[in-house]
Amino acid sequence: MAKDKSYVSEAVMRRMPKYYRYLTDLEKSGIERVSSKELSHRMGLTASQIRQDFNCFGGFGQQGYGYNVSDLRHEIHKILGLTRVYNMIILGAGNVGQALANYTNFEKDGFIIKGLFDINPRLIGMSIRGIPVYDIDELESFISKNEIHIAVICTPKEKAQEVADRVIRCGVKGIWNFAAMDINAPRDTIVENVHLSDSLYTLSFRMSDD
Amino acid sequence: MAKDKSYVSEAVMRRMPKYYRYLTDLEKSGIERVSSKELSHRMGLTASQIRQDFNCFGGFGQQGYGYNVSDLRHEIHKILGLTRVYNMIILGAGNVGQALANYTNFEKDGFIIKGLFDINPRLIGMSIRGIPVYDIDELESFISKNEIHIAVICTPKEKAQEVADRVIRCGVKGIWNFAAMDINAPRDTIVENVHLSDSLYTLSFRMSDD
DNA sequence: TAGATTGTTAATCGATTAACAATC
DNA sequence: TAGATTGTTAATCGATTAACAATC
Repeated sequence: MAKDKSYVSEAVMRRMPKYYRYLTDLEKSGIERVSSKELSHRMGLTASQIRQDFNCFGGFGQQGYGYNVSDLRHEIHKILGLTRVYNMIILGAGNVGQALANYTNFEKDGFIIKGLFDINPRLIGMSIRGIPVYDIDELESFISKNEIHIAVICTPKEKAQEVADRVIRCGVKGIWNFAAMDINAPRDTIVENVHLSDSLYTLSFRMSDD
Repeated sequence: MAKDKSYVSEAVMRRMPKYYRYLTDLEKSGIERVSSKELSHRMGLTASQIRQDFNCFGGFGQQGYGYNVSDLRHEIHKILGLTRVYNMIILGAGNVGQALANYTNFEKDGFIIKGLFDINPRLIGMSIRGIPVYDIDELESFISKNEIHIAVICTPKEKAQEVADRVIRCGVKGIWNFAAMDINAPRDTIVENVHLSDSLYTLSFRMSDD
């Protein structure tokens, strides 16, 4: 019943994790079924939009009943690609890199941090939550020995493109970028940005909005 | 010449920080003028969109010339509300809270972290980059003594709404939310979300896209 | 002046909302 | 069966792109 994901719009795609969050909460609170109307109230969307969104991927509901929470959650789990495991490395073991390494929640979803890399001799050899910090010189050999799917860029922005180029050359196809710049990458490499300063500027913009 | 910000769409608003980033880079590299066409190539937008975006706020360019980089950057600086200072507190002094406190770049833009708050006795009394960690019990009295504009929520998601309610009651009008849930707040309180897991799920989605 | 590029209007495209037949 | 709610088509709305007169 599930359709192809190829032509899902950016807007729909960005709502999927939110659906997943709400359905996880509903399931946890023991709720078995939910209608698009009920979900629309909780999430602040329209029921129409919710049905349109789900029907990009297949008909997960049942007329007169609604959606089975657990089934729907499971479908979205699959849609998000969370049935597999992703091996990650963190480039830059500063504040942000260390915070991400310490954050254990990603592991529950199958995102495994295999190592951190830095240029700073004081950090190299350390370990964070049991995850070693390697010399950035070992980057290429490490990737060739371990199957790394995602590189998390936590370097200063001056070094971000350089390290991105290096991991792309090694065949890494996913980049989670925390540096305050846009990364250039070939079409088959997915770059997802977390621009914290952009987010803070947006907050500032809206607070000073007249 | 500058227009009202009231009816700026979400889409335009989200592009403003990106313009600010690119203009800052251009100014740093000593480039004086830029046309919408040149900027469109660099940023991967259309020239038309760029001109439309800027004209939401006023006519900052000059026919036949383009835009003066430094002037335009300064205009966007104002538009983003970065001419003032924001006092912030961080709620939750765990990984994320500490990482944000250690990150000095926000201060350059006038976002000053006045304190962290936690429930954990081991953290209370510590200081991070000179910024004290207070007992969460002191939250209300601290806010009443200091003019706090923004609360950064870095608590576990179970506590997020509770601490949000407390700071809102004290008159805080801006919330930067790092917890993996949506915060309920009155209309005059601005909530800006950084949902890291949503971002990671989106990356996963696009990597497994068929 | 001639060339370049804006600001702005009109046309297009895509996303959201509304409506309703299908059906559980 | 009657009531509820989906899946889907049609209508609307808003955002992006194209075009061009204005003008530096």
